[in-house]
Amino acid sequence: MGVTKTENFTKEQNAIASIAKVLGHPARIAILHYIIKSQSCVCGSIVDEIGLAQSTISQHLKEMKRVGLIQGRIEGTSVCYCVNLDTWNSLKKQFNNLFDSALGGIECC
Amino acid sequence: MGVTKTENFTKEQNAIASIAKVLGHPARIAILHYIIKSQSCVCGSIVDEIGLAQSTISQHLKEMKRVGLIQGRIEGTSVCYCVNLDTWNSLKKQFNNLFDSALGGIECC
DNA sequence: ATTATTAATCGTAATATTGCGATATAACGA
DNA sequence: TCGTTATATCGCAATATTACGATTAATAAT
Repeated sequence: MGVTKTENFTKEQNAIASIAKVLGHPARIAILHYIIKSQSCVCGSIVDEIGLAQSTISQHLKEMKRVGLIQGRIEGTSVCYCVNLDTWNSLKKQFNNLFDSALGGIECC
Repeated sequence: MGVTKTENFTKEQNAIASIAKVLGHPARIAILHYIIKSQSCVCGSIVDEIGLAQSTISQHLKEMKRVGLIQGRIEGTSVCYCVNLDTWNSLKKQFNNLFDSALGGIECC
């Protein structure tokens, strides 16, 4: 009834799904694009860049921090966000494992 | 409120997010794993493999068909599902673009 | 000290998702 | 034809997500 049955699936399946879920919102993709593009840490302008309320952006950032996609560091009154390269690389590996597992498969339909 | 503001984002951002969203549920990852593992098209046993009701599995399959991750073909009374390699490859490319865009970036936090 | 700036958190409303049972549909076999 | 099997769809309840405004917290500037 509306609750995902986590216990039915493997740890790996839950892990990749939980990261994919976080990537599954255009605002978060846009935030990532922006953070990556503006390589410096001047990231207080995300709210201006993306047309959403400050509290909404803050929530999205929190989610992405929670799964380790990004990290933040306080700098005076503002906070600098950037991609967490460790998570990022392991993520890339995980997704490619998934993608490559299908190749060589028969497309039978 | 509670409505994703699709119009704030680029077509590309919405596209990758919408696929990631579909991947963002462990049941769907498990279904994909199973379809890939059992390369043949004998895919009617997904319900047995994964501990969810038949109607629930059917919905998940529908979602994955909607975004083109898989395709199904009727075979007598049963339906054969398999990965859509075209979508699959373009997906791999899209994700790798995202992942690679961050590499070479400064981890400044 | 007071005020401004920045970001996080809280409370809440609107909407979406997940999952199930029941029912419908469709093809096969006896 | 009638029953069986396999899948899809409908309707609903429980829960999760998204977004916002208001408030709080913390630092910086005056």
